[in-house]
Amino acid sequence: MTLAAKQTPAKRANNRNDALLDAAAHLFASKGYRETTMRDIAVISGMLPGSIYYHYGSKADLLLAVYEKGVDGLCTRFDAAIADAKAPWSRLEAVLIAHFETILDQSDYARVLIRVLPDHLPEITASLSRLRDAYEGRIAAAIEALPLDPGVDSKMLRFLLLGAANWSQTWYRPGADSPADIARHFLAIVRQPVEASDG
Amino acid sequence: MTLAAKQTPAKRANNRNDALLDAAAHLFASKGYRETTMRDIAVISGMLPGSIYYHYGSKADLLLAVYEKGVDGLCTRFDAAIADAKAPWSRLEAVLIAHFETILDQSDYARVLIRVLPDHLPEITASLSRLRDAYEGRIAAAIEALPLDPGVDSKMLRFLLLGAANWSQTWYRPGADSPADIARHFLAIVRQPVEASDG
DNA sequence: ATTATAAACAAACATTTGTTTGGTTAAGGA
DNA sequence: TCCTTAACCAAACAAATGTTTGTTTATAAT
Repeated sequence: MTLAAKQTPAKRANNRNDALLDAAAHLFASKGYRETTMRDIAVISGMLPGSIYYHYGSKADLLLAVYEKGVDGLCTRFDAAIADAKAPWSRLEAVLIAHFETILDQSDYARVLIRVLPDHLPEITASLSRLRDAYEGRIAAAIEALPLDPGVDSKMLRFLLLGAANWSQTWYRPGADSPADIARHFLAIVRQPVEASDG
Repeated sequence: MTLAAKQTPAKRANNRNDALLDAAAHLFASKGYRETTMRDIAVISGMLPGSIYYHYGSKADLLLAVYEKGVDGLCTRFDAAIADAKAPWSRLEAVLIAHFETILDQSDYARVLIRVLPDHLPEITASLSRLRDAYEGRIAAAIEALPLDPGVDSKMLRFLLLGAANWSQTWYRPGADSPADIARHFLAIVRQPVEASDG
């Protein structure tokens, strides 16, 4: 008897798992977790509500999958940004631009990371937090590498920039300033004194 | 016949309306609107679920009442801060400190303003937005009164500071830095250059 | 062609939810 | 003391929601 080669599960062509995840990400991002129903997701992905449970064990599991894909996407973009820019400040600028662009315009998956927070789902808070750490750690590292004035706490600088970034999802509307413009403007405010040099 | 003097509705002593509002504010602030049930609110305020509808016509009406009280409280604090401080920068500092203290430690009502946003409830978005404008306008005015460097957009500065402030509700935990300390630190980062003056 | 099974359907179930309805109690004015 | 009614109780209702169960279809491998 030959050692049976591990058969790949033989994914079928009409598999709608991707459409399913996309629909979930889109709805979670634009309406929130609690106000999105399994029926909503089913309709958009051309499926019946019960069919979702063939792919995911529960609604929370579905969110976890979205979260994971969102973190993966952000990490990939961050790593590219870090690889391109070497100097600390330009590195932070690149990371910040990537963050703004991703959560404001590009990825429903990333938008979910900002809209639905770990402590909103007590049952899976730990799992969600662990996932977030992956990309938040990259931002923290980029900030801690900066040559800062001794009077500035790097943790506070991180809270300031990241908080403003995440909150931008509540006021940003496409058109006018681009996400990259916003990122650069925020960074400029932090680097230079904002006060007029003369009275 | 004497002109009947307008009778005050004769509020009774055992009226639990205040406890009701407090309970709703507390739950909305700590769990969110959607994950708070009328039964939760009823239990905390020592009432049966149906009894709430004697005081408020719907769950959304209850949120509106909480919102209104939250805005009132913030506006009062802001006006006091503005009255005490005359110079533009110290005025902003006072307003910012008041904001941080209120949404981080003091008022469940104010915390609701940050946690549940107008566009989370499509039916009453307009009412909620109109209420928020009252206190957000005061912050905007404090920032626009600043003598700023021409390269700095006051709107962006507002988004930066206010976004970081609102988002602080997601990471702040009592102890360590006080809300006032955080406010001052954020403001310092914005006013002075954060970069080390020497290599 | 046959067969195994991935991937879905069809239909219901058990809760949870906001809300309504009619009755009850007790405080305050006359 | 009587009567009004503010303020609540008790119990249910209808709709929405996450989920389960048994069945069917169609595709890939044999």
